[in-house]
This record gives sequence, C-alpha cells and structure tokens, in this order.
Amino acid sequence: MISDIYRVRFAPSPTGYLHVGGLRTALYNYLFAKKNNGKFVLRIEDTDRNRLVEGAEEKLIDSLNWSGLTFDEGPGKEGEFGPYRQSERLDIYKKYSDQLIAQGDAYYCFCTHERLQTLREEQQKQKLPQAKYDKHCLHLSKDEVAKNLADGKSYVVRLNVKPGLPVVFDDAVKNRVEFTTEVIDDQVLIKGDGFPTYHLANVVDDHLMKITHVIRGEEWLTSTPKHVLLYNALGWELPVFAHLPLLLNPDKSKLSKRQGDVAVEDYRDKGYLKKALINFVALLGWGPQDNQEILAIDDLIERFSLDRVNSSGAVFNVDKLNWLNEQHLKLTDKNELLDLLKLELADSEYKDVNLTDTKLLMIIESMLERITFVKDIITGSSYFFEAPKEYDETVIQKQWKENSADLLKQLKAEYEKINDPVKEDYEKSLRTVAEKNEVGAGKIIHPLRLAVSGVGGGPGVFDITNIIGKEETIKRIEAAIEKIKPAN
RNA sequence: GGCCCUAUGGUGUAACUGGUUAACACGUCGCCCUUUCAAGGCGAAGAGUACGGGUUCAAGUCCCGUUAGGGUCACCA
Repeated sequence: MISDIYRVRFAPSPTGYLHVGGLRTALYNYLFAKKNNGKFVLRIEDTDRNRLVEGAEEKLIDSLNWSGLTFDEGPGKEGEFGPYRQSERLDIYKKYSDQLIAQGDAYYCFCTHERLQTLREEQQKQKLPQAKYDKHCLHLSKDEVAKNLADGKSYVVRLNVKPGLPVVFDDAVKNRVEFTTEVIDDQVLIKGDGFPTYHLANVVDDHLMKITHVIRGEEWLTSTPKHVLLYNALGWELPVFAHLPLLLNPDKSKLSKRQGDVAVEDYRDKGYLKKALINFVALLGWGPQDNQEILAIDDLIERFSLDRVNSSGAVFNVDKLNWLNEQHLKLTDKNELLDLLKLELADSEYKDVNLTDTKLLMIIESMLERITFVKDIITGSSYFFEAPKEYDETVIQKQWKENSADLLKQLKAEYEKINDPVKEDYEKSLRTVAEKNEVGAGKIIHPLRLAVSGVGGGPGVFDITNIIGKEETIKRIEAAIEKIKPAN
C-alpha cells in the first residue's frame, strides 16, 4: 500500500495562469481528497527553464485560492514530503536516474540535436510509422561513456525501453488500457541542463510524496506507459491512474484561447462567482446520480466519485455557466452581494455617488432576478445612480402620448403633496390621477417609467421611484415633461 | 500516418451489476402571470442512444467491425 490515507496532487506547470481545464482537474482532485478524508497536494512542475514565466506561480496559486480549492501541502505549506517545487528537487531526480543507469534501465546519450534532427528526417523519409531514437548511445562502451563524461560532453539520460513487451494498466475512468513497448520511444529522463523531464520527475515525486491516485488530463494518457515502465524499473507500486476527459470548444476541438476565455482569472474578472464556476466545471465530465444541477462545494464533495467521471470530452457551454451564475447569485447572502456591488461601484463611473447600504440593498433586491452578474446592476440600471440622460426612442413612440405630459404634471402635483412616501404611496397617487382623468393606470405608469429611468424595462416602476426618492422622482418628471415630445 | 481514447436531442448530464414509452438541465419556441423587462409556472419541438453486424427472451448498457471526432508521437508540461 502506498499510503494508508488517500493522497492526490494537482501538478501544474507555472506557465502564466490557471486554465479552466486545470481548474477542473484540480477540482476533481480536491473533491476526491475531501470525499475520502485524504490529502490534496499542490506540486509545481517547473522543470522547463525555457518556459519560466515571472510571477506565474503566484498567479496560479492566487487563482486556486480564489476558487476555494485550498491545498493541504504545497509551496508555502510544507508538509513532510517537500519541497513541492520540482526545481528544488534536482538532487533527488539525479539519485534515481543514477540508479536506473546502474540497473541498465537508462543510459547516457551524447547525441547532438543535429544528429537527432537528421535521424528524424530520415525516418520520416522512410515513412516509418513513428520516429524513434535509434538507441545509438546504448551501445557505447563503458570506457567511451566514461571518456565522454570526463571530457565534459553534453549528455541526456534516456529510458532504455525494451521492445516487444506489452504495457497494461487500469485507469479509473478509461478502464484497461493496453500498449506495447514497440511504440514507446527511449524518452529523455534528464535533460542537457541537468533538469529532469516531466516523465521522470512526476514518477519520482508521486512515489516519494505517496500519491495514491494520479488524477490528470487525458493528454497524459499516451505517456502513461512510460511512467509505468519507470515505476516497474524502480520497483515501485503503481498509483491508481484516472485520466480526465478534455474540455472542448463549441466545435469540439480542445478548449483554446482562440475561441474564448480559458484563464480562471478571465472568468473571475468577468464577474462569475467562484461557486458558479466550480459548479459548472464540475458538471463537465461528471454528473451526480440524482441529476441535481445546482450544487455547492459541499454538495459536490458529498456526491463525487471517480467512477462516475465520464470518458468523453465535454463542450464548455457558456450559456449554462451564465444560468448557473444567476442561480448562485440568487442563493448568495444579500450582504455578500452588497459587498460585491460596492466593489463594482468603486470601479465604475459612479464611484462618487453615495448611496446608503439600505438603498443599495433595495437596488439589489429589485435587480436580482434580472441580472447575470452583479455589475449588470450598474450597466443595466444606471438610473439608480444618475438621472437618465436620454430617453429610449422606441419607448417614446409607444408610450408617450399627447396627454402624457399633462398626466405627469398632475402626478407630480400629487407627489409633492405626500410626505415621506413609501412605495405604496407612489402607486396610490398615480391611481388617483388615473381615475380622475378616466384613463388606465398604464397610461401614466409607462410615461412615468420612461421619465424616471429613460428605458422601457426594469423593476416595478414604484420600486424605482421609492428607491430614488420623492425629490428625485419629481425632478425627473419635470425634466421629462421638458424634454420629451410625443412622436407623431 | 502509427498508437491510444471517445461516441445518449444543438449543449451538459441521467438511466443500479442488460429489463416499461430513453429522464433532467441549459438553449430555442409558445402560453400563463404582469404596469415594463425579467424571474417563476405550465407546455412544445428536438435523440430511439454515430452506423452496421453479433450475443441474449431482452442491448443505450456486452462483443466485433466501420465511420467520425479528439489526444499523443520534443532535451514542453
């Protein structure tokens, strides 16, 4: 047994941001760990020095923290299996690569890039089914190797794959997968710069960190046999592999930047709630038995199991994400929404508009079922923050009649008479005016809406007048009477 | 091209180890509600489970083949 408790890891390479596919992978790892009282480890796979991006690790951890997927062990949270950054574990990889060389399961290779290049071209010309290293350096004598090393010749260490052997492993989502060593190249384990490749590093680390379940994206499936070979050569027990289906663009190709946002921070910045994003991404490739769709993180933990993970790719459907965001918005505590709105407001053209929390809460209440994002309150109902600058032409056409100005004038007079009106008072006054003039209430309601909001839709008009207040309502009625002329 | 994976309405999923008429959700459309826009409620269209064989009393579920899509074939992860 690898460990008496389940241990899983999320092992991203810090290339700049957290991909939503990565978020899904991290989430499944997290859910699996929480469900089984296991440990969720974060390991940074920074062995490619050419692709180092300044600040990438911080951004990645920021995104992970924002999403609420907190890790039990990782950089800055050292457990007993650290360090958790592969660049800090070089001596460990060296030790095992030496062992593999001594055993004959790996060997030094001094071939130049040029030789490899021409080799590949030749093989391509011969239309070989697959280009592979020709094991040229495997046949170097001990003395030759020693001499090359002593001369300081640049080298890599390659896995010595013996051809003609089956490699079989069981995958928790793909079931049994079979390969033969015929199609496996003598993979580089240690690069010319002394850093390990992913293949060596992840096997060594997963073993040393006592990872019981390797849950990762399907793009790793075809390199898994190399890892199996490594486990076998080192005499280590295999973890359970679980290869997750890919996230897809609407055209079913692998989710890419070209066709939309892929970074978690993009979604955060657009105003998606983390719980909506998490909920959505959880449903991509997995579904609970009870078919429940709106799930908080605890619901997900309760229901999650690896054997319910699908094996086919899932299209990232923004419409559904939006719907989930609306649903979660409605379930969010009002004070939390208030905080979010204040944040958006501070970042908007209305940052100097001072409204009390009570007013803001009323605005939220009136807009909640009309928005997808909190910021829609600002962009979609600016009339709560400033008087309308213009009036919707089509609404004027439809609702502003010859007598509208006169009716509003009467309404204004009524409003001026009432003190500290509540919502119902605005309505009562309006109905009185309607009755007196023997017109339907709609004949005044619609012009009033246009006058106070400038548009034809939105919350109940008396909610609006109640929120902006008596003085402002009267001012806006006056302005409307002044500016709006009936369309003929 | 080799190898590997996959295939349930447009999309995401459900259908216990094969057993009613394939369910739910998003989206679309319609109706109701209503002072508007939404939300909500109700309803409809949309798949006979990629296609073709086979096993079985019985197949979306098991097997084979075909097709299509995807992944992967680096001193990247």
